[in-house]
Amino acid sequence: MLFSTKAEYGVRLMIELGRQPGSQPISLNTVAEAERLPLSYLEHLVAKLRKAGLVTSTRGAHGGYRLAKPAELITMDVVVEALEGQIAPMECFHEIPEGKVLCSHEDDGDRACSTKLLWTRVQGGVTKALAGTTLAELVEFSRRRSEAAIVSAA
Amino acid sequence: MLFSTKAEYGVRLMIELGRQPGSQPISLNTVAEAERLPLSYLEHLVAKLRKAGLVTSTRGAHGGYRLAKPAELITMDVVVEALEGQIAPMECFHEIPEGKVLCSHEDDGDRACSTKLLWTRVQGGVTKALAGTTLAELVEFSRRRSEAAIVSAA
DNA sequence: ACCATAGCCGACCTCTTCGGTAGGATTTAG
DNA sequence: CTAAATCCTACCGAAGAGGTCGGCTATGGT
Repeated sequence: MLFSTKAEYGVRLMIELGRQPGSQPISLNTVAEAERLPLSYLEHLVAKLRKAGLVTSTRGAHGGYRLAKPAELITMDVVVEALEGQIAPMECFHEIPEGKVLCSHEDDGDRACSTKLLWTRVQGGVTKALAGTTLAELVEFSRRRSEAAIVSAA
Repeated sequence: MLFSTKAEYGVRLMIELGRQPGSQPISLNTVAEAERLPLSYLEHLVAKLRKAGLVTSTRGAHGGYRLAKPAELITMDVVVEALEGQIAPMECFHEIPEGKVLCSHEDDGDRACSTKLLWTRVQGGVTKALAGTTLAELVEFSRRRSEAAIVSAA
């Protein structure tokens, strides 16, 4: 598996926040019940999202979470990276600001990192897919699915 | 990390086999020394490659491994899948023959798998990158790198 | 015949991560 | 004051990663 359930649950959480129209915060408990996920585990995940500046929280009664900015401006590479840590196909693969990659055993001699070409392509494929998807798209997608479910039930 | 060192080491092993011009088998020990990898660990990896029909082995003295078919016909999705197991972005994501994907909690009600759109795109990006790269390309790439190293040392 | 060289196979071991639980402290609305 | 919520730290069992080890089997060279 490329990603763990951290990404899955975390993205579901973000979508749930995005579905909410108003600007009043919604509690984790609500999300946990809607998605049937363990509350105390979600707490850990939402903490990462908060530290990454993707959600804001209000404490106390009637508190909860909401998106820190409109869903159209949230791309999924940022979300997944906040949840899973840096996205690289391989341990030795570090990202440097300017879109370049560095392999940590670059200097191991002549035949080191003949795999670099491959991992660079994979990295590109993943980040392109993630960065090319906004939270708004997923919210929209989920709305269509739930409408379809209602129609088919009628 | 998307992949473990199993993929890294295994691909390096395949490249090393691809670099060999003749059709005589080369021993794992040779590969292990060339790539500075633990021999006994490589044994486990090469077993997976053999079971996947990517390499053939000859036992006994002067035995070893060689590619089961020309490097041009070996695409990296098959190699990586042999080493890492099925490639899916998420636990609940199973591949079915006809290029379709199935999410295992498809039937969990209306808001299940709103993430499907995202993981489908990621899956597509990865497999496209892997399937679009042949072993021959990587062998060629590694040859150019070692030539460059020789030149710069001169 | 008998080594040395190789592939083959299964058991084991340590360390980290995953997925989750538990308990408590703090903040805030009513 | 209290219920509802976020926040924080610690812990825990299971699984996988990344090996190691010992022993078996097959084969070529002498």
